[in-house]
Amino acid sequence: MDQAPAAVIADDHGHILVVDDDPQIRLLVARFLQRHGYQVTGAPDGRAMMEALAHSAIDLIVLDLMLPGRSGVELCRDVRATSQVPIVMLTARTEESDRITGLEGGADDYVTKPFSPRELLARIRAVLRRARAGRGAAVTQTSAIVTFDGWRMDLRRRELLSPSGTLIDLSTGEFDLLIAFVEHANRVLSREALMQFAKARMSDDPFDRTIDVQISRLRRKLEADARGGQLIKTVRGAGYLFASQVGHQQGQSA
Amino acid sequence: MDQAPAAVIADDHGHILVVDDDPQIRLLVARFLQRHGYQVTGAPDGRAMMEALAHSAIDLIVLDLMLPGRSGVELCRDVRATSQVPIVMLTARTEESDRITGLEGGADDYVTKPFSPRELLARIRAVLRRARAGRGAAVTQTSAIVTFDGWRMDLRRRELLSPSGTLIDLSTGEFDLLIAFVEHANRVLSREALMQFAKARMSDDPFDRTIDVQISRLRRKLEADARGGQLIKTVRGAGYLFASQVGHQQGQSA
DNA sequence: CCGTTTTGAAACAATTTGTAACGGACGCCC
DNA sequence: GGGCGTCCGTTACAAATTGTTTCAAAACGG
Repeated sequence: MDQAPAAVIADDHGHILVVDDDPQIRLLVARFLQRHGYQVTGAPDGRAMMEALAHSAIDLIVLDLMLPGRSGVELCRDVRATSQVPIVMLTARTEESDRITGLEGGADDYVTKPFSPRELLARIRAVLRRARAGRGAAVTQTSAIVTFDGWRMDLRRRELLSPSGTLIDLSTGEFDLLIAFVEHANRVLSREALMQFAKARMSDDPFDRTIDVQISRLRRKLEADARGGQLIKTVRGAGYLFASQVGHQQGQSA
Repeated sequence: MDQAPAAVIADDHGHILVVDDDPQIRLLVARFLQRHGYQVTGAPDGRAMMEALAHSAIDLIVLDLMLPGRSGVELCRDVRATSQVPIVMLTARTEESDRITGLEGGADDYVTKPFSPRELLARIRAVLRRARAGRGAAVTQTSAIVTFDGWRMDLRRRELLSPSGTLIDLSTGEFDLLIAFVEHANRVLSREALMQFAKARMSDDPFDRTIDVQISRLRRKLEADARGGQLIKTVRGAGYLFASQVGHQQGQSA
């Protein structure tokens, strides 16, 4: 478990991936969960985590907020961009903003270190129960093609086609912002939420206008279609709203 | 809100039922959630909660652990026995056993009192997001449509179409005011009630004229249709009345 | 390393919202 | 019926918020 991601087989309540750079935590959690019937794989960092995800069917990730390299929040977002696998975040911090950041970044729950294995188990069970209850009709993988009002987004190629079929050139930030919008269409999203979902630079400044500038740029590019500039609506004092019927399709890439 | 369960209407991120015997908590939470687009109903105890559940489509319950009569945990189990409506538990206790009891009783999450409205909102959003993801994509894309005298309002997209099909450009405040009117059609609404329903800036000044100005502006925009300017009637000394037959649809957006 | 693109901040512009003032409508009282 | 006080509709202007453009620094790619 200190080297390659290691799978320890148990009877099958599910397969949990524990991502924590502290080997003692990994061992403690693995031992406890195995005793309760879970298969457990450990990973010390994001690279090992992605490797385990690529090779195993993981039912839930226990992910530490503080990791070497890419942080837990960033990893959470990475995973969430392509998968609905449940994520329970471990955090030593008790500040509210950290907890909210984790939740808005896509985590399903969090547990504060130091934690008892019993509480972690209860949360894992609750999260898995919900995930399994909802898995009947839902696909667990995010679709590769997103459509809205005649537009077409290829998430894997990061391409946007206008209703007339024109390829629209979006920068990284603009594309991420548009992803954030289509994934939360027809909901008012605060500036803070958009910063989180679009993986933009975070700012504590209540007067920060970065998102506004980015939205202005994105609106300008969506004007390639006659009504494209009106897809993003302003809700004064609250945030922005992507007003469109969004459809998801599996792309042709395998 | 201290008597019967009272409904305060907002645009449609969902309908939240807040169950807490403390009226200040109920008011605080209701105000905050309304500002973020939720419809909120309050209930002081289990009986009122069950009544609200019987009469309204509730999307999520915020449920206090300590209640007069049946406890929050018991109520949680009662609800969970017949419904999958998401439940966020409020608890003043920090002992682990209480948190675990709540989660195992069927709650989807908990928040420790004293709590910040921001954290509660983040948890509500996360829980609703999961509940909706598990219900299939169709529900999250459904628009809430309101019709009156040939006009058509899409609450999700915040769009208004005149009887002739023209898209009428309303500001945030104007749209919220119109929502307040259609949700309370054919009833006299005081200025104070309108300020509250429309999420406008609250004023204690008995001579405040802000609502009057906003209504003047909204009337002007409704004049796009020949009889639109007469939809809002003045009841001198009492307030205003939206005179129309209002229809509600949970339609698929075209 | 260098040229190009992207991004954030600052400055300016545009829109929305709130306030003050004026005048007409309304209703009460004589 | 008329006078008078109060209430409401509207407009103009001020304040607040959001939209856009420009500039400089950072990031990216060859």
